[in-house]
Amino acid sequence: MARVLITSALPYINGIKHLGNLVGSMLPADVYARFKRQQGQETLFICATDEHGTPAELAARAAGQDVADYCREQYEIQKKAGDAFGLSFDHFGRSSNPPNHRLTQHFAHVLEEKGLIEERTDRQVYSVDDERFLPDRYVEGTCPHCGYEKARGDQCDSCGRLLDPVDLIDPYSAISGSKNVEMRETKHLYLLQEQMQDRIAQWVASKKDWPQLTKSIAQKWLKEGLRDRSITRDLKWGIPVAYEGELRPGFENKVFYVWFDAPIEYIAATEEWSEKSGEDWQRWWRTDKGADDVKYVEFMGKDNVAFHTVSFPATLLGSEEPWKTVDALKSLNWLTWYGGKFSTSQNRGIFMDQALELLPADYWRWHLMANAPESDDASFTLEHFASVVNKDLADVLGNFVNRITRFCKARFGEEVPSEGSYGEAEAALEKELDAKIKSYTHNLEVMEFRKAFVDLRGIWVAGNEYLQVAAPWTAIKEDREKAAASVRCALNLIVLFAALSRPVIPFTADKMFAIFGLDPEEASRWPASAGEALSRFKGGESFTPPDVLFAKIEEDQVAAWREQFGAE
RNA sequence: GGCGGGGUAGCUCAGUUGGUGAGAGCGCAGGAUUCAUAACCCUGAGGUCGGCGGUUCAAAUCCGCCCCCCGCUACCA
Repeated sequence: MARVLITSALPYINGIKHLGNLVGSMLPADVYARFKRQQGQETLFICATDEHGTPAELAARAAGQDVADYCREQYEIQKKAGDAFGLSFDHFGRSSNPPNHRLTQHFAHVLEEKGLIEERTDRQVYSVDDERFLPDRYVEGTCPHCGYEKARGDQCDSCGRLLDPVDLIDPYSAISGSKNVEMRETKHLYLLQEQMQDRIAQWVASKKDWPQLTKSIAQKWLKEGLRDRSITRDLKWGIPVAYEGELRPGFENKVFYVWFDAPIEYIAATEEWSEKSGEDWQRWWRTDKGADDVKYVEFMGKDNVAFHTVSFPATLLGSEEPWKTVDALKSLNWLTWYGGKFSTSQNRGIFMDQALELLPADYWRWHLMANAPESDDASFTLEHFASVVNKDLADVLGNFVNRITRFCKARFGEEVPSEGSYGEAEAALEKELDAKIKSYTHNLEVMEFRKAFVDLRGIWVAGNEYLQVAAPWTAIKEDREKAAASVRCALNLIVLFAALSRPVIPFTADKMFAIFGLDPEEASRWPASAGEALSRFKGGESFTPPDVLFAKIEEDQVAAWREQFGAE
């Protein structure tokens, strides 16, 4: 079976991520990685922080910190939050680590050897007081079209027109407010993507099974024609323009553009992983070193698609070296907070660390994945969240586990009953489960997460329906053996549910295995058939009824959170 | 402005190679049940499928025009 390489878009270093960022790439990638591992497929799941660029420098300055220190702290915060959410990265790296420096410089060098890089001189806004060049977004001024006084250099938020910084009347630095700005010449390296148009177009055309959203974004860029792109910036924090330690003359105060080095970190993070684990990273990334056998799946938000379908492939293909390129690609839309944007500065929305202070990770994981923004932007509301958690997790799944373990304990003791044998009801259940598991597995395989979790919920419901039909609490009055068989069947269902649910609610799944003292790694192997799963326990196995798996969310909690997190 | 995505029950969403009475979950109403977290299970009510026009025996689905929401537009990442 092919090996699977999974990457999640790299979260930017600047601050803890919100629920929208989480469900936009890291969480669906985790669910898929867990699913693949449970299927027994050799899986490598890689992520990292994306640490370079202007926002990191400015945030560090605002915090009164050295950039490197700031990034180190932020990295630890993000890593901790990811761990707490159960994100099962094989490695969570940093784009500022040495392997990415080496590799980025390697790519720039090879691309230049292939004649795909040249120096060009740009004119750009320079802020004398800030002592830095300003990206278009960091220049503000009066819009020449509508007179709005806080138009940005790239676009006017008032009239929506696209602008060039030189168009602005009375421009000033958005960083300091200083009007002491001027145009200055600056030299940069350009990646000659125009020359690669055909190669990229051909490569994109060969990707038959990309989702519609992905394909249309890639094709749009190609249709407009690829443009040569500057891959360096006038910044201090980043990967210096140097090859084998030699700074490039004229580029002493420049670094590579964050979007050039960030995707390279997918590879470099794998190298970091190999340093840690002693494994060979090249067999995952070099088709001449075994990576032909790899299926590479990328997860990202829709804003990232062009960079992953065009820019990063241009780097890889342009090198003419045998690098592995993406096979399947899952892009998600945005999760909004009550229809608007999540915002740190305006205290709108819930961030990863805050979420876990309110409730355990699985509550969030389930709701986010079952309502993932796949076809369109989706709105997160606390009311919807509470309703989904209470109904799906507490009433359907949690209650199922609770009712049957308590019933068994009361009537048969803390041991799986061995009497009786399965009959018609169990045969019907098995048949129904086989069909549902097949559909669920397929939907996970093709990464249709909303559909997959409709299936999973349906599987849980089938458990409750079965109990309703089997009604051991009635049967036991006249036919103890029949009651025993159905209790045994229901207890087996708990283990089956745990295995199937583990990709999305891993913490709870492991609690469910723990009821029976099962080893999660063994017990969570993807079930071959419902029949096999239902015959795991023959009787005599001891168990411990668990505490309630999911507490319900109360209305007054929702009200308090609305207040706290700026719901509208 | 250009491009892309979306507009289907009160809410969140499925549903297009055009075709049996337009679906699910939540919410709501009724019923059944008592093992269970006032939970589970069954039944039901509820929709001019954004608007107008067209093609067709037949349109949520195809075509045209229009309205609304979101995103991207290559120096934010």
